Amino acid sequence: MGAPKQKWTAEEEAALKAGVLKHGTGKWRTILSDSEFSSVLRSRSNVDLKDKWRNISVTALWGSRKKAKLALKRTLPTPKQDGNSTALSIVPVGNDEGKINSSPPENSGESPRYDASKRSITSLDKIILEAITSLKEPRGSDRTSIFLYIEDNFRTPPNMKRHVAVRLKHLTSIGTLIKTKHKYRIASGSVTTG
Amino acid sequence: MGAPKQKWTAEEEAALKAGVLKHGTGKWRTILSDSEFSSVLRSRSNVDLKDKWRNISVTALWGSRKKAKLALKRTLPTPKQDGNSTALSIVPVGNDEGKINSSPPENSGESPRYDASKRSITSLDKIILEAITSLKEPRGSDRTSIFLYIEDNFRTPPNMKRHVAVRLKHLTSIGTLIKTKHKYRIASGSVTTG
DNA sequence: CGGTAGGGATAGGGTTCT
DNA sequence: TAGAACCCTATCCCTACC
Repeated sequence: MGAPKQKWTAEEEAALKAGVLKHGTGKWRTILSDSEFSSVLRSRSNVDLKDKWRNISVTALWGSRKKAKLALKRTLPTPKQDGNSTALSIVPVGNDEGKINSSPPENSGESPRYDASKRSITSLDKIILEAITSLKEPRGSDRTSIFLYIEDNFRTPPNMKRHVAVRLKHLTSIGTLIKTKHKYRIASGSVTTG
Repeated sequence: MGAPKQKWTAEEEAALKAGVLKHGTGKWRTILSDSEFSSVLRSRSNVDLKDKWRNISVTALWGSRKKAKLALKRTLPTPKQDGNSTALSIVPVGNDEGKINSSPPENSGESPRYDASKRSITSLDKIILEAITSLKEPRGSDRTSIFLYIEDNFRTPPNMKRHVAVRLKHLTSIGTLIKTKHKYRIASGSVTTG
């Protein structure tokens, strides 16, 4: 499947760092809602931000065997006004070096430059789109709803094989499918999902 | 001096396969905790299981995702359930019970519920059509191909949740979906390639 | 109920050994 | 050169706790 594991781009990381500088650590939802970062971080959740920050902090404190546990606690609670300099001592704003972080020079704006990650839409993707469509929620559906829908409607039962056979026979009988020499094809005029 | 590379025994490998069959891939810790396998696999970690499974899959690769489509067009070996060949069908096809979909979702979600009164069958038809469409075989696809396609794309329930999450993020990242406050909606003009 | 901190599991790239 | 076993850690998930 496409991309299990959404690797953080340099741009997203920069946005996160800027967000922490502006709002402080632990204000993940706030950062996410800030229009200054929301577009770049639109595919990330508040928890993602927290996790990424933890990870950044760990690698930033490289040299001492401190662990992630300290990293988060070390950071500033929520700078109301003070410490712009304080932040520096703790926040991994420090620029990376010796890291394989090569931001494409041609991009400085925030245009969706999703490299070759496009690919064709997988089957599961279509199901997802169908789920969202079927749920018909005006503001869209959340992950739980989508999952529940799929779980209830598309879950593969243990004896799926048998059921597939039964359904194939049925679909053939009602003319949706045409069977020829053990091969099934969709009768013209039939509609698939989506 | 360390561990001289502990080679996997046939027994361990069998236990791993059985474990995957029972719990699905990606449930390494669960497999390890299962008393049915814990004794045999007692010297292995969850990461070991994952690594071993990867190694197995790499060479066995007949029922695996990536190549599924290619493989399918090449007359696939009717999935036999021996246990001697190298991990092919990962899907819990094993049991034959006359029951369908007794899913005990670990959720009692909230969020605008849709009416979950129509159970699988109707939706299974959609999947079937989906499979046939996706397989794009000029003369149609046979039952085995269809079934394997479905298995391959919707594998085991335990992983479904994760897969959905991953795909949601991906779809969001490429602009097909738009995420707002944990809600996903379809961007106008989304594609639906086959 | 929504958000955060933390613990811990998984995925995938790398490395070492054979 | 390849494959198997193992290591590293970014990312993701679950749960307790406000």
